[in-house]
Amino acid sequence: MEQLSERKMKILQAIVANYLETGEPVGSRTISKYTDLNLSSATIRNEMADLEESGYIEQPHTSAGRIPTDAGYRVYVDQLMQERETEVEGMRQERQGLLERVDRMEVMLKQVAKVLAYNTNYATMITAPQFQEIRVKFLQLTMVDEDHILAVIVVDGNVIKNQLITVEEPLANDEVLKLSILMNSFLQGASLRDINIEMIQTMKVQAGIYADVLDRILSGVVEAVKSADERQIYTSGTTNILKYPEIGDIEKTSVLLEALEEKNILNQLVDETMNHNDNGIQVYIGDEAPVQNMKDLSVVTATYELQEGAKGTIGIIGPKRMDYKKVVNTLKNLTIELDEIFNKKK
Amino acid sequence: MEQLSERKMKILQAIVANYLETGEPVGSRTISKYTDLNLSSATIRNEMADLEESGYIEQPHTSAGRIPTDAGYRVYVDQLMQERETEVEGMRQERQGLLERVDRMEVMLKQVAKVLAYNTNYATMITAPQFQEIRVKFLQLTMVDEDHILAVIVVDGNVIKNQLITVEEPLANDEVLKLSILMNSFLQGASLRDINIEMIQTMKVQAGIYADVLDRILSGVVEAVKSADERQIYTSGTTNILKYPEIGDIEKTSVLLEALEEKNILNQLVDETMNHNDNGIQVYIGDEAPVQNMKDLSVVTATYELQEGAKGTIGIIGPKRMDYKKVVNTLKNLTIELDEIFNKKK
DNA sequence: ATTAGCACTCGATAAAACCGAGTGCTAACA
DNA sequence: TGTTAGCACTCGGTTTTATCGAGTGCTAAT
Repeated sequence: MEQLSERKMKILQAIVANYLETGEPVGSRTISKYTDLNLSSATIRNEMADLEESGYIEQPHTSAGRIPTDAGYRVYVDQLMQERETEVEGMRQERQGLLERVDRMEVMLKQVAKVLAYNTNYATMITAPQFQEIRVKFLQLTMVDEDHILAVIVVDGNVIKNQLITVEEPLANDEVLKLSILMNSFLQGASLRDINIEMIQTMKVQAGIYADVLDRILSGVVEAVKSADERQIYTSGTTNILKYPEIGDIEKTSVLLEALEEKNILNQLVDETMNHNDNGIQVYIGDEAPVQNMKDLSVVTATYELQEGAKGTIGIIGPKRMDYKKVVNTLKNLTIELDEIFNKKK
Repeated sequence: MEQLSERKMKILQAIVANYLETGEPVGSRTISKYTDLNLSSATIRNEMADLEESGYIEQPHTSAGRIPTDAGYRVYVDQLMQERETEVEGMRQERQGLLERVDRMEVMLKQVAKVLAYNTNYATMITAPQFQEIRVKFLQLTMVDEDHILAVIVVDGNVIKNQLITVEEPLANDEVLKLSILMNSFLQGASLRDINIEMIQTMKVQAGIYADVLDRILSGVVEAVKSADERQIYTSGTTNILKYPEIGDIEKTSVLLEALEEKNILNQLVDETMNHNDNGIQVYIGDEAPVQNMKDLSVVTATYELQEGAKGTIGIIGPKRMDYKKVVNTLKNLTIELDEIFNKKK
């Protein structure tokens, strides 16, 4: 798109800002008064006609004001939006309190999503921090009753998984211990890729008559690692979408809500965000998002990071006329906070 | 309410059945043709006037047909509904397939809720089976790195919880073992109520210099038991509610959906269901449900049971004109299936 | 007791009338 | 040449009016 004159920029900004506030198409007279340009509505009209021709704004119908197009939003987000730190500060306090006493990761993430949704009035999503390749740190076996071995598997990031393995007959304590030592010696530090057929063979041979027990434990381990590797997405406030009628009729909204419940759309979104290497905040406006059904929505995502290199994603999903300033700032602060929390906990 | 003549019963049944199908108020002429009573619409009208006076049906407005009142639904559910096994059978197959390869409780419950929602087109909820009073079965401690002890706690129903406890300095292996034996000897079979101040004192004395480590582990145990005791409610298909416009405007529906996301309403519901001792299926019509905001909805709940005495609840939440027959039958079958699955697994 | 007939009610839907915000264009002005 | 006042025009939204028809209650005949 061509470069816009400063005056056109100001007008565009005024249009977007006003539309974000009111949700109504904005007319030339409004702009004439709203800005400090001291131009008459007629002049504004001329400029608006130009802006429309350039594709930054459009009219819903002939006798209405203008609303921003996706391109218009884009310019606004990239160039015109100014920070507004003050207001965000207050919220930060609030959030702090709510996050204080939480210890388990899952609970905390849900909490974050919830608070975020509550504060922004949009739908939110968050994923647990994920490692590139998860490794087994540690494995422990215990006979828990006659026919069950409990396998406790600790993987990267101190994620702990349990597996209950059924055996035909009880193993003596020292047998279990032996097995445990054996498996640990092979598996410690191993990722799924490392556990190849050769390693399995060697282990089995060494396990002797307990080869099949080992086999079963092994598949328990694999499953545990996989489940630690599986991306969990928590959403909150999805019903906030109902508050924005411009998104469409019930039909559409309903489809959307179902999609959010289903989460595979969100998975795509997270994939996309993850691929974007720069760790900042990304704004997808309407069709820019790499998923279906989103043309009336915008998504803002952010990545947060753990020291150990694991990354998580936070996303906010709202109408195209969402308060980008607020959302971007909130996410910025939140990622900083999350970094702090996780690194403190570590 | 007074006893109704057989004919009135038949008419009431026809009205409810028809209304469930169409969602429209039903008029006298419809009934006259729909039933095999061979009565003219005029006669039906007279009977309907009576039924209205008795409070079983009502008119939304003067020149409309009748719709059932809550009392009318009640009579229908209690007395007029007939079984319809055949249709349900097919679904059972379908469900079987989906449930097959699932192993972890949580995943399975979510799955059940989802399938149920998909099959019925209503909102569904399910809780994990719960014990009256959870007891510790088993406790195991391991040094996982220099400053963390991993406590694995197995409680009733083979629910396994982990707690990572931070210690200032590493304990030798045999110290950990001692501590483990000590705590197990006290805690095995103990419920939260059993762990009183006296027991804690005795343990601490025996733990000697590790008294404060023990203390920390103990609070880990308490937390684990508590979290096992905490009722988890999984919902699915809540957005199905949007499909039933009679529930109200977006405003109302939105509030409702938020409430479902929040889950405390559901908690009340489960409480109520649990208190009802008979293990069958309960139908709450409109205001009968022990919760707010439900006057336009009906809830059907069922309890399923594990051998060991733990109970869980399944619920279906839909419009008052839900297909009670289908829902009740589905739930009946489902509880039977769940009993089988759990008892097989056990 | 049942039914045919009829006047009446009232929500839902469609058609018509009206309003006003906003536009584009023209002509005058600095 | 850029800006502005003025004006006719458009068109979605709202209100008003008209129309329709399903369904009722009541009466009188069977």
